[in-house]
Amino acid sequence: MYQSTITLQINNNAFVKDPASTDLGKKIISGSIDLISELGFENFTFKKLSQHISSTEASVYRYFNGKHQLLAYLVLWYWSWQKYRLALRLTNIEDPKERLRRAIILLTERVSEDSTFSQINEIKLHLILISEASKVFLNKDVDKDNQLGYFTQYKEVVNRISEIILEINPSFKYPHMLVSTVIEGSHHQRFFAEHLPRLTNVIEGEDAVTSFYVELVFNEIEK
Amino acid sequence: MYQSTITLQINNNAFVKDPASTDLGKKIISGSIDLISELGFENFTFKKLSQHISSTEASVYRYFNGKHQLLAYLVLWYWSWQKYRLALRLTNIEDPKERLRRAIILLTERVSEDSTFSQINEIKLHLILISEASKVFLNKDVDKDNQLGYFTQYKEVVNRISEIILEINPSFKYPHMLVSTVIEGSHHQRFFAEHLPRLTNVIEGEDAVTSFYVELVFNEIEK
DNA sequence: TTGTTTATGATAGTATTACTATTACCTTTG
DNA sequence: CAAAGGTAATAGTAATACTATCATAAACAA
Repeated sequence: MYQSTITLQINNNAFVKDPASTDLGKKIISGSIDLISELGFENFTFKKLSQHISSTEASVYRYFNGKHQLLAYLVLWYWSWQKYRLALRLTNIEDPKERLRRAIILLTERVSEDSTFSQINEIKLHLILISEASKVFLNKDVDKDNQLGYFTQYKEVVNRISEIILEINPSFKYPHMLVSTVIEGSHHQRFFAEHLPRLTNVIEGEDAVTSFYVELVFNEIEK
Repeated sequence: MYQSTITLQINNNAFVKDPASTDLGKKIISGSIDLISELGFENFTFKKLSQHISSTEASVYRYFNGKHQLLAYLVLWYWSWQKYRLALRLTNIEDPKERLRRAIILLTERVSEDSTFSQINEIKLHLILISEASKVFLNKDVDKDNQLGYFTQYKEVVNRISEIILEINPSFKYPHMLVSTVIEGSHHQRFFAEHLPRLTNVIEGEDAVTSFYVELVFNEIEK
């Protein structure tokens, strides 16, 4: 089953036919997470995917218009899932500073197993976010895709955290900028730590990425 | 002519045959800057480029193994140019804080015409940097490309600015992380301002991107 | 001057990718 | 049991990303 208890609702423009509604659809999602994280988005094709899940190219095209739309779906799912996790982690936390600290940690930390949505491998999905997510918007169709709602979940996450920032410092001028800088930045830094360490600072026995961004955010808004 | 006064030396692994050495090579560079900024990297092909410059696909392949290598060359050229501009802007400035401020402005501001290298349209090249540069490293060949030296110029820029930061605050733990966050972040913010404004803060009559990052850097290292 | 290298162009061809269309089977549901 | 919907199998197209071969013209060297 795609999920055991909770369903995350994804914008219906991000698919042709809802992959959560059938067995084949679920196999397409889990299979694409495997293959994209293994091969990278450029080397990933619907032909390889259909072979991987013992189906056919034509069948995959019934769910998604192409691999770009599939990636957009995965990213949308990821942000919808993060929104859900964010709500969980902040329940009953009153102090806005503590709420903000927890939010930044959630956004920047490494993802570990989450068994709530059994068909999705969240660890692999997080790797896809790090290396591939920016390709969803960094192209000439971005305005069209934006109108289709591909980025709504991401914007909502940014918005919610911006609101916490404004609670702490109502006169801070750049809350959205700060939050999207932290999100995109932490993805890049994790990638750099793995492949281009001279562009980051890897510190033994410390999650430098998370500590750096927590510190950065508080220095910026509390100055 | 490719340049009127100064030549920027580019790593010879980033091409098959040096495009700066022939007329056709120079047309390939200026033509690809036009076409990539116009079409986006995904829709750019060597066939379209060869038609644009009235040459043939096969001839373009004599200079670059493929469009990925061409993009890597352009990005390398850009960072080599920024290194040169950085050196110019910091000459005779003694105060490390002022050096840092000028460096951050250089990295984050919009690029305007520079007539030094007449064959290169730096404004279009900067647009390519914003939307396409991360695609050079965000793929499965990154380790191979790193060994070929595709990122040396970028690393050097990051390194030079990190050194200024350490002059100001020798105990700061994350100089490289801060600098690469600022560079990648400012590119993203300019893209967001244009296409996804809810992810950033656009402020009337202010270059919000530059002011945000200058403030961010000083708050972080002087806290 | 002749010969030789080098650069480019012209042409052709291959494998892969990104799709589209058609048909037919096999379930589920009514 | 029949209709409807979902899926598989097959085939085909256009574009992409190359590679190879040959001709020609300019450059340069003997």
